[in-house]
Amino acid sequence: MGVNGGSGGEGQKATLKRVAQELGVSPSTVSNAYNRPDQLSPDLRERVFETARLLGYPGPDPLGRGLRRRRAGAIGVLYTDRLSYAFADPAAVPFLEGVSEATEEAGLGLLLIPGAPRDKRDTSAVREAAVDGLIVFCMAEEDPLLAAALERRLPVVLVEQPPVEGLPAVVIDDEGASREAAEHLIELGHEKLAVVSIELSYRPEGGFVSVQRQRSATYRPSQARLAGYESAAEAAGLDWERTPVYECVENSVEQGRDAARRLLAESPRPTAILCMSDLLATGVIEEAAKLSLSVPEDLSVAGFDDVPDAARMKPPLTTVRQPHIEKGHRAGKALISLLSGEPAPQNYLLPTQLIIRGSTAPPSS
Amino acid sequence: MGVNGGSGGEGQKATLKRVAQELGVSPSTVSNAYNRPDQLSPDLRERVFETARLLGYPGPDPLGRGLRRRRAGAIGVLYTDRLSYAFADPAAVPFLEGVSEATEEAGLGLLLIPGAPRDKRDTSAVREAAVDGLIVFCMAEEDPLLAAALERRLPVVLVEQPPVEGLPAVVIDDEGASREAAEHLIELGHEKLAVVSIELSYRPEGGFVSVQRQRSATYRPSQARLAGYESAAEAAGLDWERTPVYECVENSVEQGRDAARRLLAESPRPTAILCMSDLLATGVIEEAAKLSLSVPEDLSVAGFDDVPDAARMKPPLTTVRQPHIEKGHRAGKALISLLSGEPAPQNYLLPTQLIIRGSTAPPSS
DNA sequence: CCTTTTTACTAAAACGTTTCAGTTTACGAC
DNA sequence: GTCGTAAACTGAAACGTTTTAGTAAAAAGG
Repeated sequence: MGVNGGSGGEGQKATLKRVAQELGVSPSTVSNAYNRPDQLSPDLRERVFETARLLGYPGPDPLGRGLRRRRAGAIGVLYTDRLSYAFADPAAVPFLEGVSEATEEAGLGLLLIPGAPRDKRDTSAVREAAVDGLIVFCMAEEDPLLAAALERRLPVVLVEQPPVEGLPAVVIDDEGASREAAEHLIELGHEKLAVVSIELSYRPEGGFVSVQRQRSATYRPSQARLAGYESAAEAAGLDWERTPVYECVENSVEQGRDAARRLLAESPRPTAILCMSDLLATGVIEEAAKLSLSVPEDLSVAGFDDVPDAARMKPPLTTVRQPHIEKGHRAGKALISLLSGEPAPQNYLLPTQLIIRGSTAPPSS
Repeated sequence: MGVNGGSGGEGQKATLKRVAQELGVSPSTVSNAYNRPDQLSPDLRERVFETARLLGYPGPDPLGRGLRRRRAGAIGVLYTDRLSYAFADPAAVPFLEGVSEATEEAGLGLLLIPGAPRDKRDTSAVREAAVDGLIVFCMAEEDPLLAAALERRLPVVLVEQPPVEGLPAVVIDDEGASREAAEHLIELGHEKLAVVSIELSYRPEGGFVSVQRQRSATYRPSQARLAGYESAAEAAGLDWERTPVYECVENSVEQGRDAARRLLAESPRPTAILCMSDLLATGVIEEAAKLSLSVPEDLSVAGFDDVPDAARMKPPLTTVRQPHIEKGHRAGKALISLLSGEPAPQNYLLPTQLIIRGSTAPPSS
C-alpha cells in the first residue's frame, strides 16, 4: 500500500523558470533579480518580484541553488549519543549554544544529525546530511558514525576527540584538570579515593574497570581524565591499582547513584569520590544522603563541568569549570574558516579551573 | 577518448558518474547499487562499492539526490529568539529534545534556523533553509520570520502560536493553567497580586503594562496566561486594573530580579507574585532575599514550566508543569505525518498540572 | 523450438538553479 | 560618423542525482 499520497495538488509548483516564462524574460534574469540586483534594471526587478508573488513563488529553491553553487548552507554536528540525549546533557547544551552563535554569525544553518542506538548503528543520516562541514563532538574513536563522517571528505573539526591527522581540534586539558581535582582531595588528606567515570568506549560495559581497560578508553575525555587522576595518585604514593573506578553506561544522575551504591559498599570505604561529570556527582551525593553519610564530613565529592546547578547544590559542588560555550564557538568558527578556504586553523586548548566549594573537606576520622 | 587516461588533474571530486565511467557501466547502475540493491547482481554491486572506495566516492551527494527526489531529508525549527538563546532557555531545550526524538525515529535531520537580532531581522536563513517542513515555535504573530516561513509553502506545524487557518497546532492550555495558579494564590488568601511577564510582543517594551497592551499581546503564551490570571482575579472580585503586570524583555533570572525590584517597591506591596517562567521566578526569589523578604512568609512566588531545578530550589518552587518533551515530540510527529502526505493531523492540547511546593503560603499578616 | 517471463542493465529526461560568455542596444566621446 | 564602453538582458551548459521506460540476454514454460 502506498505510503505517500502527495498526488494532485491544484497548481504546479512555482519555479523560477515559470516566473520567467510568465514575464517573458529569461531565467537568468529572474535569478539575477534575487542574487545580483545590479544586473538588471530596478524596474524589471520589481516586476519580477511582483510576478513571483502572484504565482506564489517562494524564491529560489535551496536544493537547486545548493546543487549549482555547491554549498548546502549548513554545518552538521555529530554527537556521541542519540541526539535527544544531547539535549539532556547539561554539558552538550551550552556547547551547542556556542556552535549556534558561530553559525548564526555566518548565516549558516545548524543541522543536528541523528545517531541511532549503538546496537544498530545506522550511518545513513551522516552520509545523507546536506552540510558543508561537520563538527564531531565527543565520539568514541571506533564509532562507525565517526568513520562515516570522515569518509565524506568534508571539512571537519574535532571536539574532545582523539586526534586525527590533519584535522583541527578543540579540547580542554582534561588530564591536567582532573589531576588538579585529584590533587585537591589528596592535599585535604584523603587516601582512599574512588572514581565514577563516564563511558570509556563505544560499547561501555559498566561496573568496575581494570587499569588495563582504563588505559584503552576510546572516549578522549574519559581516557585523559583517568590518566590525570592516576598521575596525581601515583605522585602522592597512592596505589592506583587499589583505587576503584566505576564506569557508568550513561551520563545521568541515576547512574551516579548506582555507582555510589557500589563504591560505598567497598571496604575500606572511600572517603572521597571523583566524578567525571556534575550529573554523576549529583547522583553520588543523593545516594550518600540516602546512606546517611553527610557530604563533605563523611565523604568528599568532586564533579566535572561546573553546570549552572553546581553552585546551588547542597552542599555546593566542588568541580572543574570548563568553557562549554566557548568550546562550541571556537569549533564553529574554526569550521567556518575552513569552509571559506582559509588554511586549517590551529588546534585550540581551552582553559579550565578548579572551583572549590563545599562538597570537599578533609576526611573526618 | 581515454576516460581514465593520463590527463586531467587527480583532484577532481569523485562523482557517481565518474564511478560509472571507471567501471564501464551506466550511472543508473551505480545509483541502483546504492538505492535499489535488487536491481543488479550482487557481484556487480560489490564491484561498484569497490570502485567507489578506490576513487574516494563518498556515496550519492545529498544535494543532487535531494533535488532529484524533491526532499531535503530534514525539518527546520524556528525559534522566536536568536538561536543561541534557545539553548539557554530551559523550556526550549526539552522541547527540542522532543522534536529530535521524532526526527530521529524518522531518520530526518533537524535544522536549527538562525534568527537575527530583532532590530535587523534577516529572513534569508528561513528562505534558504533546505528543509521539507517547518516547526514554528513560540514566535510573535507579527514576526517577519514567521511571514517568511509561511511564504515558503512548506508543511508547517505551529507550537504555542496564535492559530493560522489550516495549520496544525500544538499547545497547552495556557489560560487554564495560569488561572489555576492564580486561584491557588487567591485561595491562600492573597489579595494583592503582581505578575512578572515574559515578552508580550515582537518588540517588547519592558516595564509596567496597561490592560490594553496586555490584551493585544502577540505571543500566544503571554496573552493566554495573562487572560488566565485576569479571569481568576476577576472571579475573586479583585480589581485587575490595580494588579501590576511587569513585562520582561527577555526570559532570564536577571530580568526577574529587575521586575521584582520594581514590583516590591510598589505600595501596597504585593504579597504574591505570579511569574510566567521559572527563570523569572528564580530572579524574583533572589531579589526578595536581597530585600530581606522571606519566601513564602513575606512573599509567595509561583513559576511556570517546572524546570528540573524548580524542585531543588530553596524554597522549592510552586509552578505549573507542562510536558515540554512531549510537546516537541508531538510537533515533530505531526510534521512528519504531514510530510508523508497524510491528512493534516488534529490539533493537540497537552495537559498541565499545578505543582504546589514551598514557595507559596498564606500571607503572613 | 517457440513463446513468455525474468533478470540485468542502460539511455535519456528530468529536478531547479546559477553562471559564463555573449549579444544587443544605448550613450557619449572624439 | 565611428569607436569604445557601459547597461540590460539572454542561451546554454553545468551541478549530481534518480527514475521511467526500455532493450538484450538468459531462464522458464509448453
